Amino acid sequence: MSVSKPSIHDVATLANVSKSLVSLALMGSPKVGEESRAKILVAAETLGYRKNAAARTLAAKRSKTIGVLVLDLHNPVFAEILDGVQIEMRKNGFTTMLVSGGEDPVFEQSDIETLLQFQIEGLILISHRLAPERLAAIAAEVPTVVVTRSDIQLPAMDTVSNDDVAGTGLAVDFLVTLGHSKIVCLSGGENPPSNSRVQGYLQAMERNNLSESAHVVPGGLSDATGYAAATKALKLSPTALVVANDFAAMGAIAAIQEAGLRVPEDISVIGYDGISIGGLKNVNLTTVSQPLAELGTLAATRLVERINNPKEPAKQITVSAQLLVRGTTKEPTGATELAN
Amino acid sequence: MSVSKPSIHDVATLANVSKSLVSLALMGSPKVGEESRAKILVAAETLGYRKNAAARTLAAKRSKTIGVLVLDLHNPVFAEILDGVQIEMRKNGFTTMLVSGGEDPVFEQSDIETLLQFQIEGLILISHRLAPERLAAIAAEVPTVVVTRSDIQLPAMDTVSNDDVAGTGLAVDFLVTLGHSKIVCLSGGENPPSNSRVQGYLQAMERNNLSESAHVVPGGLSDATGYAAATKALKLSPTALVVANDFAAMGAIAAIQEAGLRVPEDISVIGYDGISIGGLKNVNLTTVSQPLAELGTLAATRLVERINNPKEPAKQITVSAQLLVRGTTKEPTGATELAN
DNA sequence: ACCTTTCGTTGGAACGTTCCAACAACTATG
DNA sequence: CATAGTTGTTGGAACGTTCCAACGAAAGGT
Repeated sequence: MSVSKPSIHDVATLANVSKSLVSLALMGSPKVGEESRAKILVAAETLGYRKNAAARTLAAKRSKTIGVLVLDLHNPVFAEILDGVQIEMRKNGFTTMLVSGGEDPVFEQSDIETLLQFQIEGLILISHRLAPERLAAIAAEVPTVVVTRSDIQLPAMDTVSNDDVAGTGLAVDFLVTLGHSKIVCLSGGENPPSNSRVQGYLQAMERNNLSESAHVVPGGLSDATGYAAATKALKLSPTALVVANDFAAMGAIAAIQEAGLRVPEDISVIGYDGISIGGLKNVNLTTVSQPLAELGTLAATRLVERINNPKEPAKQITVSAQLLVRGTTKEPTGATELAN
Repeated sequence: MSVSKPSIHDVATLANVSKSLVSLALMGSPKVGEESRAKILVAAETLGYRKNAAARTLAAKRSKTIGVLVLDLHNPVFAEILDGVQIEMRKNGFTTMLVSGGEDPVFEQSDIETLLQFQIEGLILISHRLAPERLAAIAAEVPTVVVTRSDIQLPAMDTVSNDDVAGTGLAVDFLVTLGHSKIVCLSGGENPPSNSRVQGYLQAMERNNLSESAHVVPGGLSDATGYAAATKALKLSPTALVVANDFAAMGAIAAIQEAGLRVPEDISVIGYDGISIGGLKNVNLTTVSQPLAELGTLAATRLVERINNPKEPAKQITVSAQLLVRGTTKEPTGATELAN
């Protein structure tokens, strides 16, 4: 008869009960009698009834939905973090709305605006390019967890990240153990996580009494910028490169090979992140690997806690990164002779 | 005074107009007088008013939102198609809700269920693993466009895809031109797009009078399955491999190199899709490249058309793939001597 | 001076839920 | 036998919008 979708009311009349009882039954309330529950379920099924989330959100004054912004869907790092988030959110009965601003702060801002219009109860930012004051405004409106960045800390905002300084230190220490001393760092450009990684490099070099041979070559987070930075770095004739992330490291390796040198025989290369492509047999990249899915899971559980208990103070969670030794690192040529 | 968010009503009282006029003004109606419009905008701004999408959807009986399901967020192919979709949808004033079932039909089904609860006006499936009857049920409820698969055709469902048969033919023809004849195909497993690519291989081999030397080795769409398939294929001592997709091709190259052979000097390799990692200088994969962003744009424009004009019949749109010759293909050793 | 049109504005119904106070029909308690 | 719970059910208000019919005021036509 009616052309439009069946409502809870239609189900009620078919099952000969009130709409209130239908609502109760569909929400799984234990107060509903067995008989009525069965009738209602059958009626809903035969009508092909489906809940209207908009009406639900409006009436219940909560959406059971959280928003996730990812920096860039092309970089697999974020997909892997997202996996953790999704799994945890499903478990907790939340719907996840996913958006990506593609590294553009303007799009990021408007995407978040859209999420807020949908009455999201919490927000996870898997990295971002937002200005600190914008971020503060957002965190003031909705419980927010930032993954992968720990530079901005606000009382109302949690962060979940690895220790970039320590992680890069791992890479440097390992290279030193192998016998390297001419270790050059390719930076990831002017953004907070990259700056921390450079810091970690500098501190580790100092700790190993290699401050005088420390060199940072400005680069970026993409394959192309890694390639360019490595080309410059080769003039310093390093025996090892510590690169801002895995993507850039792959670019760096291309530059080394094009210059007629071999990896790792002539130059060792270490990346950062531990993306799965790095494990491909013909890439086989040594890297500082973050527990990506775990970062996502932690962020999600943290957000759910904050949603359920808003007065709880924010936390700064740090996970530790691990050195994943694969095929792009080796003792420098002649290292055994030089070793004391 | 009130703790909760400001509503349209609060804006109305502050601006001394009716809530109806506020609604009109915020929707950009031309019927609103200049003076009132200014007052309303100011009031909304000072209150920090934000539209409630749930209420809007409920009252307007349309959500201005579409849903997108992607097969797998880890595979960059899908991110690149998604770019095209997002751009086009933003242009048309639609919000995009993104979900991914991670290649699991059960998750896919429940994710789509969630999207439908949010009253989406249309659905784009960037590949999927749904059973035909489930797909039919979905397409009957909401305008649906399937990208990347053209095997299932329904009167109410559009498809946007490349011609896998022709695309793979391009690869084979090119290899034949170079002088190859021992060309082996690594399949992508038992799914419709992969089957079409195998078809394309077989037809092209026949067309080039090479039917007797045609061999299909069963494989998959991941690096690991590509590696395994290539290992088996090497026993056939091929001079060229046509692989189901770029990921698997990267695995195949690893297998070839591990066997002590060189790419392309000993064996040429061609992938499929044209993902951006394939362009990395140290991968440099020859591939059959699909216009990925364009696939997304086409799907989006098509969906908007269908939403605005539901009685319009469904279309099957095909775009053509292009051979992208990079560094993993070369004449077989001795080809010049053998040429007629 | 009167009727008609246009312009800007308004109150109220509707959208499909959830939530609450109320209630009838039993069951247990003293 | 009356009172107090308990169990299952109900109607109606509320949520924040959009949309519609209606309206007063100003402007135009005769």
